[in-house]
Amino acid sequence: MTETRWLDAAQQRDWRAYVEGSVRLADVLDRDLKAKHGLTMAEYEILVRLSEAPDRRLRMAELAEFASQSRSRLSHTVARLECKGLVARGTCGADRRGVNAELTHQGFAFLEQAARDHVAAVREFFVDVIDPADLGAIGRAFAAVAEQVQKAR
Amino acid sequence: MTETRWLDAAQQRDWRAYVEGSVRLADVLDRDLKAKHGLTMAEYEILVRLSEAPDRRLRMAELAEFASQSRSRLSHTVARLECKGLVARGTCGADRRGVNAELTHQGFAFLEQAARDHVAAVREFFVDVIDPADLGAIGRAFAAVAEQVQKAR
DNA sequence: TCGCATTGATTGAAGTTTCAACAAATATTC
DNA sequence: GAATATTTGTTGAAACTTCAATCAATGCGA
Repeated sequence: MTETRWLDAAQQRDWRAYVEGSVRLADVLDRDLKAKHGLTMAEYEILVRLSEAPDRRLRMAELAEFASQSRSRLSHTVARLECKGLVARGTCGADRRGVNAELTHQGFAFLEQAARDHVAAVREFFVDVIDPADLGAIGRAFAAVAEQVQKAR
Repeated sequence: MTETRWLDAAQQRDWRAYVEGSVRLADVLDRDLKAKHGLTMAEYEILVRLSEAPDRRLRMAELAEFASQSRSRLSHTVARLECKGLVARGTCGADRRGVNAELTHQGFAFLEQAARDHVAAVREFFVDVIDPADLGAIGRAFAAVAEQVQKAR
């Protein structure tokens, strides 16, 4: 058992600011999206990933990976999005275990509206209140974090 | 209705890196804490805030504010922590509507153990993979974000 | 090819969070 | 000071996520 390396004052301050800020940001963005379009961030993320995929279609496992969600969670959530008519599921030609999720026409139209409001909120509470150099630092840092998490799995 | 100001390429890259990285970070920290101590980050946060309060005690409303949680959520969560014997609730002397949540002796001892593992994980996946200057930028940026969210409520 | 492990996705139950409604105590207004 | 409004905290139900179990299809080794 090795000695605990506690955070120094500056590290602690920055870490705490991040924890609080990120929770409140997620909260306000979620609330905004839910109030205006009845979507959570997780659902929105799914629609975005699908919209960017070839043919606006992805296998469930890939979609789960892109959207940083468990497969189980994705199954439930896609079921809900399917009920709303925003996504459709179909079997995958090659591998008959696979299931494709596809953004419907209606889903795409819906997303176009939601994206406008969402980007405005992202600007209001994130991009526009952060110094551009600091934003670059955030991008760098969280890319490194994601890689490290990936590596450890 | 004003024209949508989309993000430019760099902003979009940084924002996306943040979204993905922060979700994965929260995920791995949650998993670690749950596996080793049976706590979620939200529960851990509550214990930390209590541990730092005078007499290790706070009113529910203050605790909710510090821990960035809704009062309802806090009620439920504190009920669970109370069952585990980590927190105790008592009435507030001055204002008889108020309820004090207090960290028990056992809760404090428990937190001391959990904090060691948690800080190690925070280092492994966050602090130690980020350039110190970038960490400072993150602290600055998210303090601004938190303030902006606060302002808009 | 047969058996067995692995992969892909779903399911239902248990646990957690959100939402709206509520009750009790305190503040405010007239 | 009685009536009304606000604040504090809890509650139960609905919505969502997690967890473990399951099923079907595929891959693999003998």
